[in-house]
Amino acid sequence: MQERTRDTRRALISVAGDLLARGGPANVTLRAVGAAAGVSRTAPYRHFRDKDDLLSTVAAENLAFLKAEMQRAVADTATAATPLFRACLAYVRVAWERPNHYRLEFGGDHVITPSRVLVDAAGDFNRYFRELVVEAQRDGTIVAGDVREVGPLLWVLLHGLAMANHLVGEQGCLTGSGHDAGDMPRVLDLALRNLAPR
Amino acid sequence: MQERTRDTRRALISVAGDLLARGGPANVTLRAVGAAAGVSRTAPYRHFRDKDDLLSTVAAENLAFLKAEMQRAVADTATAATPLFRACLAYVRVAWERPNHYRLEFGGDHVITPSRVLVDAAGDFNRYFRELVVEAQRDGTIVAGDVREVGPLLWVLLHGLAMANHLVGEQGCLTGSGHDAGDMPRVLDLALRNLAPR
DNA sequence: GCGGCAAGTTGACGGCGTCAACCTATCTCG
DNA sequence: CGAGATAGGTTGACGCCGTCAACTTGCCGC
Repeated sequence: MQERTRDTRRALISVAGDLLARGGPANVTLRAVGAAAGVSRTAPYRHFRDKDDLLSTVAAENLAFLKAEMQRAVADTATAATPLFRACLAYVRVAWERPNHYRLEFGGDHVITPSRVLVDAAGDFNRYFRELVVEAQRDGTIVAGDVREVGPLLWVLLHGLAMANHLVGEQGCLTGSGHDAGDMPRVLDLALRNLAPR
Repeated sequence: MQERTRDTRRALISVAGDLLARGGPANVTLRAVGAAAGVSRTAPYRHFRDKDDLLSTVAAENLAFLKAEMQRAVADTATAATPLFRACLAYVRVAWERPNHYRLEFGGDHVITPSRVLVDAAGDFNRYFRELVVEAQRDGTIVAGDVREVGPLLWVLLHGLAMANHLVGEQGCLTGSGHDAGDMPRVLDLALRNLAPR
């Protein structure tokens, strides 16, 4: 029975993620989630406090995925780029590949009251990110200085780059600049070079 | 009569902006807007195509306000800071003072299909921003190079900084770094110094 | 074998955006 | 000056949505 419970819970999370990725936040309704998971519309309430709680869980899982992708990129020593660059590239790539998921976690709109799982996942991610910065500073890849300043600076840059994709062609300040996914590594490279020690 | 029409239209925009600022996107319902403006719930449909159209107009007006504040900061020569720094400070300050408005324009969530007024306002803002960057490059305040790369780089930085405020204390990578509104100018200064020519 | 409990169901409620129909005051023009 | 067009505003209704309450079902330990 617990087997089946786990199945339904996992299905709900998975389906919610799919609906989010496919049709944006407006596409994620508890009724649709339930239907796609093969249960009724109120079944999610047996596994999550409310809709926000379900979305919090989706966000937490994607945050863990983001961290894993960055770790994978760091471990992949096939390219000549620095570990920091590879991790940052993975960050922005994941954000661009799943924009709706990224916005769920970092746009700050949909989840008003983040659940405990999301807070934990965010804390874990933040710790990893800080380690990454400290190590890059030790390498000399990036400017020295208080990680409490350089860290946010780098993240702010990544975040802006991650969100920029959504605005291209709409109302963003990148409009008309001709940037697309292919240009992203170049802009990121320019950004990181400007963070290099001098 | 046309006088009265203008009044209602302006009231609707103003009320929608207030509700957005006060209680976030969830607080903006056509029913509440109508009630607060002293008309019925469907009155907005006489002035706007739908809810998105109304919000687009609010966003367009705030975009114009943002540009005006930046221009005002540039014109204010009381401080020793560079014009670019002053403009950027104004950008982030406005974003932090009215986070819900900023997110309406640059979060990319609420307005799915931006109306013509918003597209126009965004184009105007983008042009102004580009001029600002070009001038700063001419000054030597900021690195030379294609404005199509440096411009997005700077904006991406500002945007990240602008959005960062919303995440402090929640799930942002700034969590625990102790930054608040008082630290913002220092982080911005650090960022701009890293964009200085070398 | 039986009570309890977790999981799932249907029914209902209030709030939302939106469409349709109707009302009314003002302006236009013969 | 009177009739019709028209812009602005209203109520009624519909189909969504999230959520609560009450009910059913099937499995577990005792």
